[in-house]
Amino acid sequence: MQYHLGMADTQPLVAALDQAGYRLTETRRAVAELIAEREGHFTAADLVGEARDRRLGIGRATIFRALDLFADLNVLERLDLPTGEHAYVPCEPAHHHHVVCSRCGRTTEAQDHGLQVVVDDIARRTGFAIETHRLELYGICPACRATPAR
Amino acid sequence: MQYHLGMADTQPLVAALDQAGYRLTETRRAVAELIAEREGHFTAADLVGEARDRRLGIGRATIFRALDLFADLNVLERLDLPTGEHAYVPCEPAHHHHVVCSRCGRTTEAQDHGLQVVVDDIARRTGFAIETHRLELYGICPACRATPAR
DNA sequence: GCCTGTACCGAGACTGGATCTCAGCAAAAG
DNA sequence: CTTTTGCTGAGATCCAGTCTCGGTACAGGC
Ligand SMILES: [Zn+2]
Ligand SMILES: [Zn+2]
Ligand SMILES: [Zn+2]
Ligand SMILES: [Zn+2]
Repeated sequence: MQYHLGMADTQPLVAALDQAGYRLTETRRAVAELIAEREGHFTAADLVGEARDRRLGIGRATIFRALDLFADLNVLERLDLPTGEHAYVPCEPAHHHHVVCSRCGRTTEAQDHGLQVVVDDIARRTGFAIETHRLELYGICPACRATPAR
Repeated sequence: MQYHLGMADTQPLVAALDQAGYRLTETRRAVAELIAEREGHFTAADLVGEARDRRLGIGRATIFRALDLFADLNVLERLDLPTGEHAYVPCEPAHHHHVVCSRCGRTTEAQDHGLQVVVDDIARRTGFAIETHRLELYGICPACRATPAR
């Protein structure tokens, strides 16, 4: 089967599969392509629709399976948007947080320098033994700030 | 219609309705009761089940409508648990964050003293104009830490 | 290059959360 | 009390995500 796709950078995604010992199938490469082509965050439905439009013949369940897999490998992260939507963003495997543009949906990764102090402070005040945390930031990206609002 | 419910503190919930000019119906008072009785976070399905068990005759959609309403009024917050579940927690209207016990589900509110510095730092590094943020902390609460793990 | 075991795949049924519709009802105002 | 209209219950509907299962093709061994 041939998918005739473009040349967006699927390398990190495909490499993660390979490294973890998963099979590098045509279908997974195609999903990696669809992901790599995206600007900003996207939903599972977005990919399903895109695959259908291009007549790629990729099954619904397969796309969900691939998304789960990439998320498990930490090269894709699932965001819970304030709207309730579940969106995905490709990203680095290391711990980090996302800054999401509320106008165009593009995201950037951010290190949390200094956050540990805040977390420790909250742990002390509440008595909880904090195990993990999630920080999500919403705002307007540089590109959107430059345009005079849609 | 009479609901024969207990005496948990529904005051903040009901007051918020009143203050915002919504009707104080028996049904909404009943949902407020169900919410106020809860320990820790709960799902919409929890309330629907509870209402059905008690033969309160409250419709499914009505519970969802009430939850949305309370959330809009900022006296209830919707959490996106790491498991993907959508849970709710009653809370103060002011800006704050939640510390969630990953064993029993109880939550505590936390102020984010010092977080602003981190947010400003990220804004400077990324060039985003940050508008809002969400911080969720997961760990083990004092009560659960005291018990030798179930 | 060919064989083989098994991970993977597509189609479509299925589940369960959440929303919509609409006729009837009841809260609040006068 | 009467009127207005926001609110409600029942059930249809929608849709994201999962499951099943027969068939496929990847990767490793020869
Ligand atoms: Zn933008
Ligand atoms: Zn962090
Ligand atoms: Zn606990
Ligand atoms: Zn904050």
